[in-house]
Formats: sequence, structure tokens, C-alpha cells
Amino acid sequence: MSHNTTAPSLDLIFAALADPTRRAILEMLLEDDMAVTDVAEPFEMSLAAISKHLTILMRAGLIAQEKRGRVKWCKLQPDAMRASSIWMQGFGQFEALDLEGLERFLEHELSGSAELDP
Amino acid sequence: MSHNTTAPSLDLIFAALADPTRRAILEMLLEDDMAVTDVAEPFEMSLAAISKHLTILMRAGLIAQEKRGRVKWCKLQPDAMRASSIWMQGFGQFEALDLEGLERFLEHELSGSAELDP
DNA sequence: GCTATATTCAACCAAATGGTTGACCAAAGC
DNA sequence: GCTTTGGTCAACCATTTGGTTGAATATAGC
Repeated sequence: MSHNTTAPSLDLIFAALADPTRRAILEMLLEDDMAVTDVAEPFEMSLAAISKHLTILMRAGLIAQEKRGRVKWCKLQPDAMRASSIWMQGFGQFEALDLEGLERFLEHELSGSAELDP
Repeated sequence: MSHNTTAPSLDLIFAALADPTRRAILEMLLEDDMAVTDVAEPFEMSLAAISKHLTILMRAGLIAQEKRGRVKWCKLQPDAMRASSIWMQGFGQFEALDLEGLERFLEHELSGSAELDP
């Protein structure tokens, strides 16, 4: 409800989402919080590369990182997606500003269904 | 409901949306179709630069360009936004999307204000 | 205290991005 | 047929991006 301390720009968010590796990471985090090493495991690139990707995701506000012991846990930050999602909704409505679509959208939203389709 | 002939990837769409100039162009096209020169007018960069931006938007499927006479008309292609919007919804649902933000958005949209903010 | 584990940092590299300019092509206007 | 108008193309440039490697830091385990 309240604004974040420093709401990251659409620039940062969309740029972060433009990379397939980073989107895959986000999808992984949808299931559970993960340590950096575990995030890196399925990818064929260096740990350092993944670390960079995580930094980009964090600066976009899409994830948060919390260090517990020597392990840094990565956690999805769904709020960050909201601004860009709303921005895009504006175009979905485009077709004659159909409130029906909006209603459907709201119903869908309120019903709390959450299908992910990779 | 049917797939597009060549659905552009999320990569292309998100990358296209990551640039403020391109987002501003899309918002302009939300109001009406425009010729390339007219699209370029409010910006402080060369026509060639805008032309490049438009190419990127087109390859992402976000706009279509139709040449009538010597004028090339740019038209918003809202369907292209759907795939990425749906992808994001998957994350947004998580916390049951704030209706306030949506309302604010609608007010903004319905009031017909169109601040371009470079 | 040593060693292994978790993660980042720094320097580097190739390729992509966002912009410029000037030449070019195509369609109107007179 | 010139000239203007609308738009792209090509070559160039600086900066950013996405990756590498090797060294550095911090915590955990023994």
C-alpha cells in the first residue's frame, strides 16, 4: 500500500526482465527462496555471472537478498512487478477501453488463481 | 486465442519496453496512429534514431507499420503485450494485486492526460 | 588455526545498444 | 523535370551488457 523506499524505474524492471536467464531465475524463486549457489546450479555459466544477474534483479527490486551465515538467500519480491504490470495493463485495455476485460481481469485477480505457464 | 504467425519472444518485448523513449512512443500511439515524422517530433533526437526505435518496436511486435503514399503509419499492436503481461501476472497474483493502483491507473487513462516525461 | 564452502570483486573481453551524421530512395507538389 | 518531404541505410562512436577468469573475503567445520 505504501510506496517502497526507492521504487525502481520501469527502465530497470523491464531491462531486468529482458534476459532469459534472469526470467528463469525468477521462475525458480517462485517456487521457493534459494541460496545463490543453488540458483546457479542449473545454468551453464559461472557463479560470478549468476551473481551479477542477481544484482541486476535486486537493483530492479525484483528480488531481495538476505545473508544468513555465509549463505545469501534470494527471495522473490513480487511487488516490484506491479508498476510494470499496471503499465502494461493500460495497453491491454486499449481495444476500446473494454471494461469487460477489466472486470474479467479483476475477477481473475480476486479469485486468487495462480497458473504459471512456462 | 490462436497463436500469432511468429510470436516475438519475451526477450524482444521486454527489451523493447526497457527504453523510456520507446515506452513514450507506445503511449503516444495509444491515442492514435501516427506517421514516423510525427512520432519523432516531440523528441530531441534525430529522425534516424526514432526510426531505429520504431524498428525495434516492430520486431517486438508491439507496433505495425503500414506505408501509404510516402507516409509510413505506425499503429499500436496491443496483442503483443499480452504474452509478457500474462507472464508477469503469474508473479503478480501472488499477492492479489492492489486495486488502488489499478484505479489510479484508470483515472489517469480516462482523464485523457498524456504527459510525456523524458 | 587450517581448510573447505559461499559469494563477491576486479580486470578484462566481445558483442549489443543508442545515438550521431551524411548519403540515399521514393513519393508529392508545383 | 526539379525540389521538397518522408523515411531509411551505412558508417561510425561511446557506453552498456553479459560473459570470462583469478584473487579476495567471510563464515563454517574440524
